[in-house]
Amino acid sequence: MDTLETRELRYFVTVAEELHFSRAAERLGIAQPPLSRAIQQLERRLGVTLLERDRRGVALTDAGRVLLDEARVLLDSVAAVARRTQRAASAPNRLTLATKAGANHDLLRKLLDAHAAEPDAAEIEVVLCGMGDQARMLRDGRADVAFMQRPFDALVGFDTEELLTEQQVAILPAEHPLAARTSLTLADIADVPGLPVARWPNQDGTYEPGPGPEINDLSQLAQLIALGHTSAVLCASSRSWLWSAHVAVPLTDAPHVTTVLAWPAHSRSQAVARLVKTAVNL
Amino acid sequence: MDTLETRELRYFVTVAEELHFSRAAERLGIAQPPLSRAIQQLERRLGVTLLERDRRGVALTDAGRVLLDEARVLLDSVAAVARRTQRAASAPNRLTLATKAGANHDLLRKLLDAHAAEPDAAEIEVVLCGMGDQARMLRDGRADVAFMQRPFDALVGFDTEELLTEQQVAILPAEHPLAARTSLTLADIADVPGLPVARWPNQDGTYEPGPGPEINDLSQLAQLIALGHTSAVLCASSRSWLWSAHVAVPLTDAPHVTTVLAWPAHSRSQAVARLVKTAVNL
DNA sequence: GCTCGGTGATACCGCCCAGGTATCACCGCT
DNA sequence: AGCGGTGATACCTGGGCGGTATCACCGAGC
Repeated sequence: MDTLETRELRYFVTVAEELHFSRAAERLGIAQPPLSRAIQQLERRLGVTLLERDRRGVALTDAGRVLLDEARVLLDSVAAVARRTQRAASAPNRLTLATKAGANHDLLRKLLDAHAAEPDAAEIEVVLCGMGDQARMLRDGRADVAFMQRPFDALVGFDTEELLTEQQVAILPAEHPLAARTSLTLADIADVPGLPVARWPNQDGTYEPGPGPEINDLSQLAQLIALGHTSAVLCASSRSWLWSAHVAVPLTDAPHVTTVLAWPAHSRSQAVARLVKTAVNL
Repeated sequence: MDTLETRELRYFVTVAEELHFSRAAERLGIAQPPLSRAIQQLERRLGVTLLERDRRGVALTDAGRVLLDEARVLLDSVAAVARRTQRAASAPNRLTLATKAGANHDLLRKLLDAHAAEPDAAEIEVVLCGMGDQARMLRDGRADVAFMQRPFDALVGFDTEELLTEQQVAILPAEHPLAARTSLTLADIADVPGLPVARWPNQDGTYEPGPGPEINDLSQLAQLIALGHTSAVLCASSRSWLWSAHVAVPLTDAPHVTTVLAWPAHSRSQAVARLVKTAVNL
């Protein structure tokens, strides 16, 4: 058995996602017959049935589900390899750091200052991204390192270095009665009439059902809190961007949040290693 | 830029390893001109110079070094994906667990017993491997889970669950004077005349220079210790395979060793998840 | 029941590109 | 100058990828 080609994997992933050869072929920009043949060849090569075709549709076998999961991250990795190689050539001494917009501003500032002070430090480009996008950016090579937060972000597959552990705080409208308290518990802010907790999207962009407003980024959140429409639970360093209409109250029973510096496993980049070293010594 | 094909990456890795087109072509079983062309095409596609060809040889550029590192693990991943898919099809409910021969025998026994007691538990095949082979076996898909040890094994790129933290002990010949002590320090056993500490191979199979014998596995080590020729530092659970000619003495200042259950990051295997759950509840 | 629409599989064809052979250009050594 | 050895180039061939046309099959309809 010689090795799989990425073209075959791309074809398979598309078919497995659509569960429909013709639609998959259209998405891939090829005709349906070559696609059927490519999948057959892939199955023959692996010696494994990946798709169960019966009347009325296509279904994944167990092995097919395994391959779908694995092939997706593999294709991400292929794209990542290409991008990292290109970046290594075009900007030999530059790193891209991804972080959630608004999070850990002070820490980031300290890290950048400390790193800039190092001799022949890499130039660092900061990319602000939405919730949970850092993992994707690391995986597909658009970023070299990222700020991520335990236990919120999935750190699996990355190498990490802990930077800072902090309490969480409730961000409340300044005029709300609860804002006068010096500390709160999660129970205190759950189900407060007229102040539902805001809901963040899941990985796939959907929202859990609930009373609170659906939000995408911190600016939306900030405004909704300032308007007195919602509250939120965030890590203590969020204080650095609070409005005067906001109040942050410590939560005694919320899990602590650890901010980590994360980078792709197996990275051998000198520049990443130097940045991590700087971060450790902060 | 469309995506890289694994064929191109295999070609590039071979050339980068040989730094010689003709030899690389021979290893790949193709002729030299198509190989030159393939590499040129890869460079054109990436828009990056990967190899510096001048008279008397080929050298990697910085970008080429990046691609070599990345492509190697990527090709491993491709092979892993194929193998895991095949295993998912041929043995739907079987897991392969890799562990260092001789290490953590009792813990393994407990895990296997507990797991066998679960309803519809996966069948578990235990593969014993040499030092540090577990990482490779997880990466290339020959194993689904592995016992690994911090801080010795590189856990980067894997998801892990801590199982057991234990002290390290010095394993000494029973007749040696130091064997009578109730505890030792690392300094005590370093540079003992006539009893040099055994040397394990590095990842690449080479050995650090030093006075002690070069060893590959625990049976070699056991015999050499029993003969009074060497000593070793191992985790406390190694006591389960000691000979009567061995004595284990606790080391007060050696770092503790944590045995973890490790599996490939992003694994979504139900069977792995169930085994991990069992392990956590041990 | 018949057609009709829609599925994936098959048959067949054309063309591109991977791979092979022969050769070149260039160099360091005798 | 000649030789051996490098990678690059030129050119040809063939297999495989992708295209069109069509089939086999099935469910849903007046």
